[in-house]
Amino acid sequence: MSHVRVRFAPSPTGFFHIGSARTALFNWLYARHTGGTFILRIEDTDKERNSEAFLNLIYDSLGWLGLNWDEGPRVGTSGGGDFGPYRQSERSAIYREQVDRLLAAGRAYEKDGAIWFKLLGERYEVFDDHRQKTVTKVRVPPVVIEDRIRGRVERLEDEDFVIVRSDGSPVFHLVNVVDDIAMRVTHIIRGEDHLSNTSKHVHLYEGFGVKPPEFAHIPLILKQSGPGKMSKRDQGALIEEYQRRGYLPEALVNFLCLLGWNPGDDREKMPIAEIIRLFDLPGVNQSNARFDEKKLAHMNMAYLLELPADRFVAEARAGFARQAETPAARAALAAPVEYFREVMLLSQPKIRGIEELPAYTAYFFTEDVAVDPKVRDKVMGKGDPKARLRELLAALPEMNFASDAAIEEALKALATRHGLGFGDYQAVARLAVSGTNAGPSITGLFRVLGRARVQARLERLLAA
RNA sequence: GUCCCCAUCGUCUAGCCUGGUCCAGGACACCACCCUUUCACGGUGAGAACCGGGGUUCGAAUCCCCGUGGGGACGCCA
Repeated sequence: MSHVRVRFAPSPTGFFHIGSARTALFNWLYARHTGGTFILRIEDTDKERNSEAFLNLIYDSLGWLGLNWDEGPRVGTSGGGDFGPYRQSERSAIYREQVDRLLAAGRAYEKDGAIWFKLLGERYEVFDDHRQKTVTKVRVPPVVIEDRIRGRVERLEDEDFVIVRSDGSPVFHLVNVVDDIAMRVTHIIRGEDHLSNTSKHVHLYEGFGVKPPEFAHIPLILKQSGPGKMSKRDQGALIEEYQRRGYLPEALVNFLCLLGWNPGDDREKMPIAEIIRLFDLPGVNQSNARFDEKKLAHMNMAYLLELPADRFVAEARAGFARQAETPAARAALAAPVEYFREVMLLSQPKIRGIEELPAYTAYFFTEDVAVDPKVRDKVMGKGDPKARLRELLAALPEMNFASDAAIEEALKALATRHGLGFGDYQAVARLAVSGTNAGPSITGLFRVLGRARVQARLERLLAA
């Protein structure tokens, strides 16, 4: 097969959402799988709804997800190319030229100040119930689309349609086809919502005397609950939200791949190189998929667990920085970097997401430890916790804080000396140092907090 | 309303093309138990699906038809 050229063609008219990201991802994967070219084209012909902020969001989100483009607007290390400009707002002259060609060839005409594409065939009038008006139809054979995912699809396109608005601006169908021809796009991979537009596009290709590219219409992502496809307003729909919550882009990408595609076996968590190796159009499903935030969260946790220490600490710090206005985050960021690092690494195997970190680790960075009253009542109401505290305090000066193993040994020795178990000290010590009953191992807690903090907190609880 | 697409556990899906190896496998979620020094992770197990009806066939989750359900499109939006 000749060199594959695919494109992702978003319009900067709204937030960048999960559905767009997956369309971009499938195009990117196909390009990377085939050694082809991934083009980013900005479809900003809707002057009313365009915004520079949304445009930057597209660049940011693609960049964050790691979906670098080979051709397109130049941003960071992505972009460039010989078929630009890649923003449709800068290609007006090209569209005007192509419309003139259609006009000259008799395949377009002017009506009501707009320019219409002319279908070839006998015309007749019919009343359209849905639109409540009489429309002119044309007798044409149905368009046959050999879709790489759907198979053979037939659709009748029997009305002329507008390609240039009366204000002179070109319409989506026109610019889409003109640019795909000009940019030598070989495969159009897009959402199934475009399947019904494809008949218009095929007519346009024929109008230009060009063989249409391959089409591949991917299934849609449905909202988590309730009817309909996912939209920008739905819970969990926005890419920037995951970015802000500290999700790992590789986890989101892995999850997104599995929405409508699978490697053909049971594997789910896969390195991107493996996904690229296995991804192909025939492996894409035909049915729509419902978005599941919980499964995404699980995938994210699995990636978090395996993250190398340096990267985890960096992600954690970024997460705190995003909440820098809260006292807890400010205190953590002000702490010595080595201490911050130790706290984060202690928490890494325990948390489900970066966003949990500030609350999960708050007591490491303040002496004003919040105490969970229910936990306090439960722990303090069982056995003789104050006696245990006194015994801990007595043993503390001699305790070796060098390692978790040393601390564990010391605590076990203490318990044995008093004819008790590890657990008899664990609960009350944890309450004293953290104010709660959940968290990293008590030995890790002692080691990272250090003798002085532990002593102060044990004493405080004893005095309470 | 018209046209187009789709249909396996609650959800994502394997199996379907090339019918028997499927009283349907995995994952998320839920529940139970185990592990354990709390909380997680992990482990084991349970419950949970071939939308309905016709056909074809010795045999259908797999092929065909009709229903039904879901989704999409029907703009001088993209």
